[in-house]
Amino acid sequence: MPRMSASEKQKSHNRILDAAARLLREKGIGATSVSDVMQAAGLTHGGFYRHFTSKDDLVARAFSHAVGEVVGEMEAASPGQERVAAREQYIATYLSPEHVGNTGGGCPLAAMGAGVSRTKNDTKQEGAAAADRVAALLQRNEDVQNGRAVLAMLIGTIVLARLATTSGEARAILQDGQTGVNLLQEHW
Amino acid sequence: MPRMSASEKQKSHNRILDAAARLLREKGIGATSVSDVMQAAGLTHGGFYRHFTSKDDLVARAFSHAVGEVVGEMEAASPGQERVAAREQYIATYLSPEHVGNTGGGCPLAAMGAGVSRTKNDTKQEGAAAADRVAALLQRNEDVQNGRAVLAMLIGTIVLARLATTSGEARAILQDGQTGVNLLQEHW
DNA sequence: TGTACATCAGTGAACGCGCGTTCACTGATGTAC
DNA sequence: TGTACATCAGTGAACGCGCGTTCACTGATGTAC
Repeated sequence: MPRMSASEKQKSHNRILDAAARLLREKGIGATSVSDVMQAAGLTHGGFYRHFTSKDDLVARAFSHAVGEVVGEMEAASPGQERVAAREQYIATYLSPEHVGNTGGGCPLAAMGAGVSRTKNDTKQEGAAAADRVAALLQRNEDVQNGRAVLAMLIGTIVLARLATTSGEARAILQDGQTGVNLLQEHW
Repeated sequence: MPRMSASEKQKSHNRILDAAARLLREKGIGATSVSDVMQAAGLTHGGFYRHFTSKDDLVARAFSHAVGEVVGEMEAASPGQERVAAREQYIATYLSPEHVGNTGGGCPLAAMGAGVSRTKNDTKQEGAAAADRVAALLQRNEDVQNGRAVLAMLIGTIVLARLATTSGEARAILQDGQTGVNLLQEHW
């Protein structure tokens, strides 16, 4: 059956990244094995090292991949009114019960931010870059500081909502987060 | 050498919990082994099961232990002016560069909140209870919702600050968090 | 208070297991002429 | 365009290793009389 063409390899590469981005957020770095990821990508574990030099390498690239996925379409919005609307939409989606339940497809910073901050420097830098990127999208009046404060509010709210044991509690926490974000935008 | 007296066992138990609370926050759940914890407590791994039924059991109890450690002294403050001062002090300490560097001794929710939300229900409930406990301490005018929003802000800010690659960036993020918290307290 | 005995905290070897990583192999792909 | 050959994506067995957990053992502790 081997060998696959270059374009097939690219497809495999993307499937591995998609699977890793989902599993790492869902189960965490330590609980996600290389075999898990390769199986989810429809491959066997042996081929992994044709794509990545190590599991650490995969974690860094899958994290970036997840960030790109999540903010990509919003980043495409042009400046002005459209961007404001996109930002409000992003925040509303972020603070939704669906996001709380969808760990594997949600914000990488909320799901594995603490985990990434424990990794070696090159992976950690990806995390810092991701945070800057999202904060830039959230800022009002070109004020990065406001963007960072809003992002902190969003991340903390999702972390807390995911700890809630009932969906009612989770919804209450999301509501408090939304109130907080509104305040940060109106009174900054 | 064995057997130790009942009071010696209690001391061992506390040393294990202290070590686990520190290591779990510092290295994460997956990267902390039972042997690591026992060694840090000055014991060998074999005795572990005289104290806990499993590693999961340890994680749940060490998490509660860490929460108690961190909020205990503040909770002791009586209502009124003293409590307000204690709260402001708690927030200032929380949003300090020392807290960013001291993962092992810092807020358990910021260090392992996302990790705890992935564990089975009984451990997760400890997390929810911890969040309620801290939120109650942070609230203004008996408003739990405000307390939850402030807590979300604190957690998100520390997660972001720990991703920063320079201490200058970290300090800027902490400052933005402090500004945000002030806003949440003044305009809620 | 002293004696005989059951308990059990802590030790260190051992268990099965899954991890990250390596490797010999296959055969379609890509390339040189 | 056709042929000969090097490349390399993917497979599946194998590697050493550390994990969580179990267990036989030791001997001081706690208890019954």
